[in-house]
Amino acid sequence: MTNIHDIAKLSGFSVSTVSRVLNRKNYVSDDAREKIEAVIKQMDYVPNDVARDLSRGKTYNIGVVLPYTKHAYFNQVLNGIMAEAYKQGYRVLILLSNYDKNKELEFLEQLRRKAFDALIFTSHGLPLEEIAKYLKYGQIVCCQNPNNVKIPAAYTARVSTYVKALSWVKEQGYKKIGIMQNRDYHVSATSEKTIRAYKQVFGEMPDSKLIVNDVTTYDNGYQAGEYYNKCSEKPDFVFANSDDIATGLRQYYLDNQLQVPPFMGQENQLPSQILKFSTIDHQLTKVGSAAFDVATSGEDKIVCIPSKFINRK
Amino acid sequence: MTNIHDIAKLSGFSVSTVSRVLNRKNYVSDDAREKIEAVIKQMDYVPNDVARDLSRGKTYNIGVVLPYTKHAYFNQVLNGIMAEAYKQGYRVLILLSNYDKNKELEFLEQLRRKAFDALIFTSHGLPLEEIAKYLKYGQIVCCQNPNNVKIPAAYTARVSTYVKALSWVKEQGYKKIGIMQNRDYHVSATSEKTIRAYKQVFGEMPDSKLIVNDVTTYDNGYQAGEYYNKCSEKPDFVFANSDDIATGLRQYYLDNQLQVPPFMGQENQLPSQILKFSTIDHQLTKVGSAAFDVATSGEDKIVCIPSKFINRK
DNA sequence: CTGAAAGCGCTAACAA
DNA sequence: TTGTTAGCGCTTTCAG
Repeated sequence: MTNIHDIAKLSGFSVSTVSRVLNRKNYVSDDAREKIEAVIKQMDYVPNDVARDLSRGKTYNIGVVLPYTKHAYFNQVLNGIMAEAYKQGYRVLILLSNYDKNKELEFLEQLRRKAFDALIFTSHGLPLEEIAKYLKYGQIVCCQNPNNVKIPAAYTARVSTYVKALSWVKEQGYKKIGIMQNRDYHVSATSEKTIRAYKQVFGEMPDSKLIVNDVTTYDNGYQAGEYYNKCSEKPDFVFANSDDIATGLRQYYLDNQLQVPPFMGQENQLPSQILKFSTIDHQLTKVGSAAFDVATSGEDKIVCIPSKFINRK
Repeated sequence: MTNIHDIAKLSGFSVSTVSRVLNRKNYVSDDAREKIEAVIKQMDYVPNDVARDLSRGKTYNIGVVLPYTKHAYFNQVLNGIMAEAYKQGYRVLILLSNYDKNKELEFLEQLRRKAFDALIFTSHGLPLEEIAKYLKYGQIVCCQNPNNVKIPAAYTARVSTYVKALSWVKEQGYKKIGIMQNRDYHVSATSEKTIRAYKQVFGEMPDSKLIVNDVTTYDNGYQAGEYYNKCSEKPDFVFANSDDIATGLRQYYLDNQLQVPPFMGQENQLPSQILKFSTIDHQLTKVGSAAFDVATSGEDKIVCIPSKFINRK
């Protein structure tokens, strides 16, 4: 393997001059540049990224923690992150957590060991306080409102939009609202916000029989439909946690020749556009790119992206 | 930032002894180990991964090239890769290509610069021959049958299963087979195999009006339904390229109170299980983990994973 | 069982 | 404009 020293020797210049032409930095005479470039080409030489990283103390790698790859939420945030990363010349490492706290800790340790320059938690099982402890080792960004925990964040303003959406639901006269969530509201900040908005609008907690947890995919939505149909308490409206999921729900009723209850989705994906049902656009791609920006800025910023209730009825 | 030298100095041992306790390698006296571990703990020290990588000439990073993140195919292969990577202590870098040849070349260059130990192409725009040229710089694995190109691969045996599936379709008496594909068969090896199997079974090329390209999502499937419905030539059976996509297709007909044509899917996802339609299980998760194994083995292996036609009618 | 020293390959401050 | 040299932080051979 040929290295920068070989190029220096063969071209008759020093390593620093070679480094300069490699990085197009500082002055190098045309003569030197030409000769060095000739040798580089002849030897088919490229610099070693790892050595460069070590020397600069920077890897241009960003770690992204995802619980899983299938839910629309993560897909969209990830796409936002990746688009921005590509623009800025960074690489993205996917770190699958499954909400496993030990894995999350492992990723934090890797940040500490400088395996990447920053870490973005699209969601997390570990308490934010625990995560924040690692801030002294490197930049960390979370994708939710950190409230009183001091940690950089990029997130979407959920509650106010949930309130708007649920107020509309209430105005329509619906009373028994089925709620589908990713995780139980005791552990999920997003679910907690949903419940909070519900309480604010309806003045009471939702009926626990009408809350379905662990719903993340189209198929889960379908299964939720089955659950509701067999449930003693039937919803007169369903507040789904994504358009895909809402579509799965709807499908269950259709497949069984049942009346589909009115419902709304989230994420403003194609299904709600095609089928024309109401939804919430959380602007997750923007959240992703904002999270990335915060990550590379290294600053202790908090960015809130407004979301929109899209009323299609 | 404290480093291995600091630990050596503070503990009174040499860096090599410290390195030994860090790596639990070779003999270290209990006394030395205890003292060194005490200092490590006290100083809150962890080794630097980049330095370690440089020294060892290995990063434990694997690059995975994906055209995009939404199609089921990539999701499944990726999950297989990640599961195996996690087991073996590797990290996964996502490299989005969009089938852009320049980006793919860029990724190959990064391999050459040792940014990762190996590169897996789940699919590619560049000709395989071009990709194979980079094998001298590092391990590369592709996820299709490389035929006469000499390059490591892990892929699913498609043609024989396509033939089985299409033969069954033919036996049922269907004649106008709608075919949905990811990309045109002139550029996609997978689509080409579909067409080849079709020719083998039906003895002629499929009607080009019945082939829809650029179908990768549920929504595209829905749109394809619209296309077929407005097409002068209507399919009496549709061979979809995933279960999700088939479901989108079906949905179009249902939403418009039209008779859903018989169809089959691919990937054996939940929709085909729930709705009980035929499908093909390409065992993509296995392809992913096999691809990963080939990547880390460094050998010029070719692994073919058998796929299965699942007849549910 | 331990240590010295030579890498790994590149960057950048400083001197010339 | 170019070169010298001291890092970046760790691994590993070879001697002892």
